[in-house]
Amino acid sequence: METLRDKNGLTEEEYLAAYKPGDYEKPSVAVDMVIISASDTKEENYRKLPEKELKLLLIRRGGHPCLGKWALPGGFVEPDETTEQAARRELFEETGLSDIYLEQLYTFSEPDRDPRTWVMSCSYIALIDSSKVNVSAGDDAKDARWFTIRSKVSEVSLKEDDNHIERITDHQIMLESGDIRLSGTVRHTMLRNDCGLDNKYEITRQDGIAFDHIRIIAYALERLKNKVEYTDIALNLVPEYFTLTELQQIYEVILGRELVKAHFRRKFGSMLCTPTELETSDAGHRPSRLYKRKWISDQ
Amino acid sequence: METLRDKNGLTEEEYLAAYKPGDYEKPSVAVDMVIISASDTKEENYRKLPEKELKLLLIRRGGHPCLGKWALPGGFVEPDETTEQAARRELFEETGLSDIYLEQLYTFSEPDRDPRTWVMSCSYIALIDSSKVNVSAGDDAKDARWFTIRSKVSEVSLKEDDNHIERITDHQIMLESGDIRLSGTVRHTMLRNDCGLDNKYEITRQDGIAFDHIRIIAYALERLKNKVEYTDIALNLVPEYFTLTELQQIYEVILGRELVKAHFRRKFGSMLCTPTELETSDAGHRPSRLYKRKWISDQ
DNA sequence: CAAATAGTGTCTTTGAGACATTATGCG
DNA sequence: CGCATAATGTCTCAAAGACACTATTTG
Repeated sequence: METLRDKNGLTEEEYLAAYKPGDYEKPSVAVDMVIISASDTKEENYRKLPEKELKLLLIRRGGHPCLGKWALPGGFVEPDETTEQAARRELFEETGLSDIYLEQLYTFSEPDRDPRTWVMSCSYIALIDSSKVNVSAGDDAKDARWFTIRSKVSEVSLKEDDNHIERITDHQIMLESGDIRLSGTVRHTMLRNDCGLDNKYEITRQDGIAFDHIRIIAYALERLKNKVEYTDIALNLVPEYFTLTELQQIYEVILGRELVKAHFRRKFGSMLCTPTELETSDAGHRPSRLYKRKWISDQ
Repeated sequence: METLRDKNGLTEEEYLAAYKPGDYEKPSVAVDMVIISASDTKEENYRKLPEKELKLLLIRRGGHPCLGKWALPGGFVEPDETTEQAARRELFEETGLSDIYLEQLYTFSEPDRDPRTWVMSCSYIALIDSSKVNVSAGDDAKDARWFTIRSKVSEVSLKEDDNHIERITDHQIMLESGDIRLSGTVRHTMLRNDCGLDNKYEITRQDGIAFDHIRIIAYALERLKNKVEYTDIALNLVPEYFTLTELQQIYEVILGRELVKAHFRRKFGSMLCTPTELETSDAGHRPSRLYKRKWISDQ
């Protein structure tokens, strides 16, 4: 086999040895992480069960830009690592956690998304179960805190005929931690016709959140909502032992609607969970069986 | 409202005016596109229907590195555009097509994926229907050609117990255009346990394909296979008028298995298609009704 | 008529959803 | 006992899958 030579008569080895990177402009690439957990609400009535709510970890910015606003944990990717390795590194630095569920979400690249310079964000979604929340940061020391997520998706308009759809939805997100309240609205415009598909996510309002992070959060919640229906992703949000009611509550808070109990137990109880010999106690009502996660192999 | 000042006493405006980007290393960011289409096989028996096959557009590299190998169409992102705009721009330059289905696939960032320097690839999947294939490039002039995709997914091993799964699958891909044959194998290792999920895509063999593009192709085919089950994505691969049998064949070639005719027609015929008054003719058998696409609004 | 595909009818099985009923611990 | 939740039984309806049957064109 002869070595190929290019139009300058160079072999690949020679070409690479002589290679000088051009001086065209390059972006910085950061990873930003939407770290989500599920925990119990406080319930005053000792007999009533607590509900589940989703939590999001944010960090208060100590410098410009967006000084004082709250941002997704993240950092810049270094030359010897993949974006996923960068995400795991940052995650460990921020929370001390290493083995957790991590999934690439989307690469955001609007040229003006960072006021300083050209910065792309390769975003990740991370799920951790409530037993790990205490272990992780969330203290004031680093100005990192867990915010309760409340979100509402409302349809603004829907025009459709046989070969054309335009749907506009508003994703309203409210974040709360103690007396801190952040919020934002992301307008999703979907345009679908014979010439393709166009999805646009615009920030129409935001209060207290840094950069375009409210859009990344909205995108992550959307992804979670979709995947919870056809994967075992929700299992990442429950601790080692859990009741089927807890798992159902997590499904309900992610989906934003109630599910039928009998059906949920028949379906997910056998598909995703293994019963143990353990039960809850001191609950003020009939004890409930504890289950363990059973991962499924498809998808 | 008072303006915030950072620890150096600067307002955000002052900070940004004085901002100098650091001189740390930055990656180049390219977009690479997996452009897929579906077309008919040649059928010698005039009475028999042709089958459908998937096609992929590749470009022969005219310079180092990977001189002479075949690569996904793509290019570098410029400072004033998003990755999606870059993808649409490249797509138009390569194929002359502008309004087509485009979806961000994944950002690949292995530091050594390009032998020259640090290059991340934000990859996109593009779907075009067969009526647009002729319009687009594919001529020898630019050394761009459509390759027939043949792929096989085989399970290498599967170990599972209640809280641990390790599944290894090989994705074997063969690409063919005239007398050019390219191929490659991507090994997918999925590791799932209580400590998270780890997916690895390793190239174990490749012949004639540039960079790590065979991995991007494998990833795109996987995505297409998943999405065809729960979205209307397959409609992007049929022309304006089509028969239900054609649509079914596209589903079958993407999924790699046969579907039940009666059920397919009942389900997708009403959900995704609108019947027209037109029929095929000169087919050597009973004519078949032609349908038009009917886009659905969810997901 | 034969070949080949188009298109539908029907039966069975499975699963979703609705609703009711029984079970159990705690104060 | 009453409250509150746990857990299951049953009925209905809809969808998935299997299979057979009828319809229609061309040579």
